[in-house]
Amino acid sequence: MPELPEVETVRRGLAEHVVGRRLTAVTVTHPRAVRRHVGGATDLASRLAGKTVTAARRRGKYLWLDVVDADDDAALVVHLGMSGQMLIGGRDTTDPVHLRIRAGLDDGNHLRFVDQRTFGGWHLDDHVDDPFGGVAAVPSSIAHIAPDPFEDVFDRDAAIAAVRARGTEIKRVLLDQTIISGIGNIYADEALWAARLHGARTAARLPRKRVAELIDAATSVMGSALAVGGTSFDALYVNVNGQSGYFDRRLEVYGREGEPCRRCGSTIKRVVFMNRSSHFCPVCQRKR
DNA sequence: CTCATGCCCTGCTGGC
DNA sequence: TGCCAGCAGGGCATGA
Repeated sequence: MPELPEVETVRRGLAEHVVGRRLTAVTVTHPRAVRRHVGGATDLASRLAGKTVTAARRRGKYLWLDVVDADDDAALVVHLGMSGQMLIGGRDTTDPVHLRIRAGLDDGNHLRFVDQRTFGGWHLDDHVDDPFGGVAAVPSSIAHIAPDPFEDVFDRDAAIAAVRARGTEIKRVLLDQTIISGIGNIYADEALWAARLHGARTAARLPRKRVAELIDAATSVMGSALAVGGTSFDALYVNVNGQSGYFDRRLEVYGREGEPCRRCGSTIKRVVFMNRSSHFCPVCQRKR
């Protein structure tokens, strides 16, 4: 559920409420939330305690906080997975049912990682130079993730070429975070509709112009979603204050099976692809 | 190397 | 009423 616009909404909240703060005690309440941290829960908690957050950064769907102290400079990598939330709240507020990690802040608040489906998590990592040429260093574990369309280092021509180098279906390529990052199932369907492309078209056989239109459509739809705080279907995706976004009201195909296409009136179809749903207009988006 | 598939996980919904 | 299948799906391991 959280794709680039939702993750960026959370990042902005962290930039406002967490950057500049020092972390106090850290408690891990579910081991699965730290499964990607090599040293385990105890090591994560002890290394984080006392560190100051100096930046909140993002690439695609990955977030990270630069965390430093006198003798350690690390990245706290956060992935929201399907249902992860980063919530800021007072120390007196009660812990939600699906609390996985809680970090104290030196302003008296708590930063809570809440995640019903436990696909998300936190891990500490070293920085490496950005292999894609960005000014800021990136956590080594996400060095394989390609820049997203909102980054300065995003190279539109290179992205078009990378997409067209793939011999598989275009939707699969859109979801591949090593080609263009940030796009998930919802915005992939929305971008394909906007560009009038069927997701099963072979990427390598698409004209350069069509791929350019598709990438621009993905960028545009994610930008519009970001402007209204992202997409929410239920209470699972929220910003750091627990509030939902409003983009679900503007979705053209995702979740609209059986409803009319707003462009041509045909009935929106849903098919299963890659073990997830694909929504499309069978008239506007033809396979051939 | 590329490409395709299945699994991880919890809570809700709908059918019988 | 109760039970179970299906669904939500990002990322990664694994196999072809």
